Amino acid sequence: MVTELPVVDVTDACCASVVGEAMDADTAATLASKFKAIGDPTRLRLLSLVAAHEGAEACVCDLTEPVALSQPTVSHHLKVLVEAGLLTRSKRGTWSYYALVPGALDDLADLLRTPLTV
Amino acid sequence: MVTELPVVDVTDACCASVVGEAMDADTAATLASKFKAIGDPTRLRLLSLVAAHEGAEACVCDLTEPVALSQPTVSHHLKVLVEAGLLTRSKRGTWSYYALVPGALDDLADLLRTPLTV
DNA sequence: CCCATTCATCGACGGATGTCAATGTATAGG
DNA sequence: CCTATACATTGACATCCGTCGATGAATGGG
Repeated sequence: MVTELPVVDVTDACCASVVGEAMDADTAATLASKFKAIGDPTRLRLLSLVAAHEGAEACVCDLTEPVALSQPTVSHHLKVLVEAGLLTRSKRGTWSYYALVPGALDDLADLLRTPLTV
Repeated sequence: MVTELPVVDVTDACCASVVGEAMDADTAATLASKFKAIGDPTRLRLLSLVAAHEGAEACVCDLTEPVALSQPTVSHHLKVLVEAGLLTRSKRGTWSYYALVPGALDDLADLLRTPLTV
């Protein structure tokens, strides 16, 4: 039931990789929580929509209609992505603007890379 | 309800990317199912264990003890990974040997990459 | 043959998850 | 002020998911 983000940051495990040394349980849990965040079709589309949106940021009202889901549901998914460290939220006026965390997806991608030189 | 692997293959969407053009629902569903497969700590460890194992393959009996789970549970997770296209299963004698699908993780990694040149 | 080993499948259980309607909160405009 | 807009939170619900014990299927050794 631990949905909280574990204390261990992915970047803490400096040389961690899925395909390198056998992964310990803590690293696996931290990593899995991030992959789980993008393991949902709606959240994947939200990431994509935010990235493709003008200014590389979008508010909830920009996203509700494209994904055809209720506003609370979209807010929920965005919260999950923020807690996973993939999106930032900045409130300006009545609007909440969401944007990609620079490098966050790239860091995840690096962990999936198979080391060519063993 | 639809847990079956969709007909659309990730590679079919030749230039698909999370951060490129806005993703359509089908592509998102296909992609998400793969990320969901690695969005579990146990499956992440299994991938890692298989990759790190001698000969880059491992049987169920090699994996049960490291992850400290029952044999049916391990078999279940391995099945999920096979259906996600991340592992192969080859039965030799009484044993089932699991190995990484070459390039599968790299393909996933590529989809997460932020295009530096917009 | 009989039995041990390896693994997959089934059925069941509890907890997690995605979704919505209803409600609460804050900001902006008249 | 009063109201409208944008968003978060809550509570509820159905479904999904991870886990296990029990069982079944296949292989190989005495």
